[in-house]
Amino acid sequence: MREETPNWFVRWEEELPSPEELIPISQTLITPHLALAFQIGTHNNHSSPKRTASMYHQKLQPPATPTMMNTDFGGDSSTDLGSGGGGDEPARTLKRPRLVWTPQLHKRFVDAVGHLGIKNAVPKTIMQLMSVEGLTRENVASHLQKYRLYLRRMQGGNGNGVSGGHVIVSDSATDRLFASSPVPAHFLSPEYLMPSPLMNSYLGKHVVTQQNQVVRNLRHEDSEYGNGDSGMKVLKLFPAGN
DNA sequence: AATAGAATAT
DNA sequence: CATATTCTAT
Repeated sequence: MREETPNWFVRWEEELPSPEELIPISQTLITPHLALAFQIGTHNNHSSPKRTASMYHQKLQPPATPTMMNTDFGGDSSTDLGSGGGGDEPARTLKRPRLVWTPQLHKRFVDAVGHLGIKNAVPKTIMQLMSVEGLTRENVASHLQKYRLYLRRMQGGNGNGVSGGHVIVSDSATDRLFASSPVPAHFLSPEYLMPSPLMNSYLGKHVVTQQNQVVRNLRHEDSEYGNGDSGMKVLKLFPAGN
């Protein structure tokens, strides 16, 4: 008997995003100072050319609205950190931009949950299993919450207006991301164990979007970009080890 | 304006 | 850790 190949591992590898998926992403790291000073690419105003339904595309945010700067810099709890008077050093008080759960990331999440089982499927463990740098427990927790809700909705809350029908509704616009996650098969798995942490893949490309959106395969075919400024800036979460 | 998605607070 | 609430982006 030869070493049985862990099917789950094979599948794991299969779901790894191809390099091409990750390459197109331009990673632009903006300095805290600039961000705080300029509010990050403010004047990126161009009519968003709606790409026909090809793939979900991230759109750029309209102009920088002076309103709702909550999640922005400045609204954080950090008091002046080492700011000595006039010279304000943003320091490492950089706030973490909104995380976008790309299908791949979500897939990994679902798999992690599936392999861990409902028992160990806690945010911390999931996060650790995913091994996605930059991903915080909070991110996972939040996503997990929605994921559970989604599951519940699919299981018992089938009352989707249509009575007597079976369900599995392919929801309209309720969930496009979660639509890809049909409930993990191993949800009742008692306890799975990872033989080896071989999953040190390069997956870790989470795109962030706050005022600047990132597109994976966006090609500037349209001449709509009259400005020399692309306007799109990508913020990458700090690669700090978990 | 409404909803979904993610962050933050409890 | 789970749930609720808030906030933002679409």
